[in-house]
Amino acid sequence: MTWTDERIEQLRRLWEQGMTASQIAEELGGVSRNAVIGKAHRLGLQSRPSPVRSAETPVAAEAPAPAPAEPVEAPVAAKPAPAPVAPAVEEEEAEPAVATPVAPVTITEQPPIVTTLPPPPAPPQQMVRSIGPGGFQRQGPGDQHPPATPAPPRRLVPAKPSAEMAGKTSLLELNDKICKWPLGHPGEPDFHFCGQPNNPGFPYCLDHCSVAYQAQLPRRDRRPPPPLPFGGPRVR
DNA sequence: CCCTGATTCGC
DNA sequence: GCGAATCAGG
Repeated sequence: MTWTDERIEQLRRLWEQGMTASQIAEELGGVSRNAVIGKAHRLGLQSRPSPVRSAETPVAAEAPAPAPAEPVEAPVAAKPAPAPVAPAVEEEEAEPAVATPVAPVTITEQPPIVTTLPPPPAPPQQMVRSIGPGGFQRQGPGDQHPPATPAPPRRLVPAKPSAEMAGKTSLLELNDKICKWPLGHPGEPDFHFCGQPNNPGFPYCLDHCSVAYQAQLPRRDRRPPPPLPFGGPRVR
């Protein structure tokens, strides 16, 4: 398999989108994960957090070695430098990495009584999102469709019966026999759950199971529309 | 074990 | 230039 312009372009996009090398390799087909990584490096694509590299980050922390080829900085006689480690540590993250996780709002951090909602954690970067083989967008962390884990409610609302909740299935009424598909959004007044009899063995009713679960076809059969964003391969 | 990305090195 | 083999952390 050769690296055509199209494939290189695709590799660039997917890599910068934050897809893993394995995912990209599968997406491109005909190449291994190693091939993808090797190519990405040769292309000079920016590295992403790797488990390996974190071992040694030479950040001017170690100084005991007297560099022979260094003319400057010789004085300071008989005095072990007292921890030159202080600065230069916070640096590291200055570069907006592609896949910085956005801190989720947890209900554990509510020291005093909060009347006003804390400022929403504005997502600092573009949403990390990947594109599946069929060209669909995979579920992103911030997406609002039901399959994503609903954001925890900012505040707890008393489970008192209200006109709005009449006939609705509340969180406290959930059990193993009814559909837990959420309707509406947590924290909103009429947020409730489907409540229909569930599909045995599943947390949802038949209808919502059909939404939540989709048949996984073999990859080869899943690729009917090969995207040709630039008019296809060059013909000359 | 699985996963990840980085690096090396023969081709 | 390419990518399998290897390394090393999670």
